[in-house]
Amino acid sequence: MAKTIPSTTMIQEHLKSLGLTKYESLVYIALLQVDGATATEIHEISGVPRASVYPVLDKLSKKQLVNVTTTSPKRFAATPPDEAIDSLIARITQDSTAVKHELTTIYEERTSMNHAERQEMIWNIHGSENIGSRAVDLIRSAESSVAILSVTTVLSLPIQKIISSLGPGINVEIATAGTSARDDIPPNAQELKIGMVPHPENILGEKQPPCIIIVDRQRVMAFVSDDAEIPSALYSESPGFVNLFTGYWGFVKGHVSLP
Amino acid sequence: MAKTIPSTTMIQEHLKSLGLTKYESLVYIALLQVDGATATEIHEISGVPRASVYPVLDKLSKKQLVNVTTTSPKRFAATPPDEAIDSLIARITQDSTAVKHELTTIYEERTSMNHAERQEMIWNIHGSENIGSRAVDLIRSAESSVAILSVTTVLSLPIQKIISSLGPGINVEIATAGTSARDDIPPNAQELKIGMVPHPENILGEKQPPCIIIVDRQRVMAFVSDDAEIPSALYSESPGFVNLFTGYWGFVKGHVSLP
DNA sequence: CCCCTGTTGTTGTAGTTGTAACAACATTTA
DNA sequence: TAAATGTTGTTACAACTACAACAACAGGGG
Repeated sequence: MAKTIPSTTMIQEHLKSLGLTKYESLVYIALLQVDGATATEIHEISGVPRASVYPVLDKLSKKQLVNVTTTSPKRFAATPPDEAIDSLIARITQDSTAVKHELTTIYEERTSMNHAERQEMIWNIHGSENIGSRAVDLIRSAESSVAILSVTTVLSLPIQKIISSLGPGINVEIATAGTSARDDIPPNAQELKIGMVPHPENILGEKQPPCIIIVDRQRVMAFVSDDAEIPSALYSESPGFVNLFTGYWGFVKGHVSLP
Repeated sequence: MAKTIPSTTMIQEHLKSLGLTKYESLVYIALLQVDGATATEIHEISGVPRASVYPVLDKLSKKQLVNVTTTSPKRFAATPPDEAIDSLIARITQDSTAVKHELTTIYEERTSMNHAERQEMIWNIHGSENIGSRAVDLIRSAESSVAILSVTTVLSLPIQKIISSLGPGINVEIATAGTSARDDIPPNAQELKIGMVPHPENILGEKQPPCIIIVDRQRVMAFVSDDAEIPSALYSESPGFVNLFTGYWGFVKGHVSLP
């Protein structure tokens, strides 16, 4: 019965991540369409079994998503979506800041002591989303220098943004193919146009044009694009691993075509 | 085994509202304490069955809460709590703004047509949290006047704040007992000190000192403190209901003790 | 009386939780 | 070298919980 202009199932998915169950979503959506209804009316509109409507309305009422009358039979109305969702998010962010403090307590307690094991490891990151956010975090942590080898890969918008926001004391270099005009190089970065690409696929054994980020000559992130369908990247603070890429970077700089 | 400085179960509750299961919470908390561990080590620290550790780590990895090495055996490390939780919230708020648009589409579609039924209803609101947030919303919606009868009840901080932020064209009056100094009256509100309280408990049949909010002489919210342990309030746009309270308000103003 | 409201209890189902077993590999021991 | 031992990663499956769906029933008003 329910009209599905913006796909009801899609909305349910999103509301689930805000802590609502399928029925809670259906009932709330139904109430948005009718401006006050009794339990049976809600049942008819939403398709939710009538008996299940009552406990669901209870929970929605506690979450401040619906209002109730004292009349008999009771009538229910949805609170406006803006207000309702803000209320949900408020509770979530409230919990999140609380738990953030609790977790950082545990975390800080350890990081104050250990500081040696981790840096010899090579970590890998799956999924383009994760790779993107980790890259941004990595660049943000820069204290002296950022070197990016981005021959043909175009820098994503968040990365351009975080580079632009770096302090003037940080030296940013970006190596590109230099054959075509690029508009993804932030103004505070120095573009190194490499006339001839030194066939990085032979070095890494990869087909895809690689992208490497070296920060402070101490931390490296390299995209390896895992052959499989899911993209993948490596990250390490291991001196040996870092040296490999700083060396490669020096080699690349030797091929800069001066203007 | 796990150290519980800020109560592990409490953290689990909070992480659950961010979309993590019990196991996911336990594994993540365990990883925060050790700076890189193998699956079996994680099993030992967290208490989660070893076989269950692997799928859980998969999910955590997809949510960008842990990093993985390519070594054998695989090693896992937690991403710092700050970063991790921000990442979780980012996804939630992203979903929320999306769903907000979808829902307001449905909502606006109706509110443009119907505009009559709802205002005869008397709604009630349960729980002090809900009452507070609804009161703030109500006051924010004021276009010409706000009248608050708050004889002994002290205005909450959010309410003071929203009153202060009202435009100068809106007339704000607050009736108080006037016997003791009150520091909860915002500067843009006019305080009406009522020398003698006209025994509102007789009118409403309540023991508790009542608090009434009248906005634009069209919308009323009244606290009725439901006898039961859970506080309760009424809200209505019904003319009859509103008249009752505007009349009462006029009666109260007759008792203002002029300075 | 019948119809509707609101409540209770039962059953089915999906996802989480927990146990057990297995192949692959490395290390140790005889 | 061959057997014994231990670890890793995977799979299968039982137990449990929360949600979903339905049937039944007491009260209430026409």
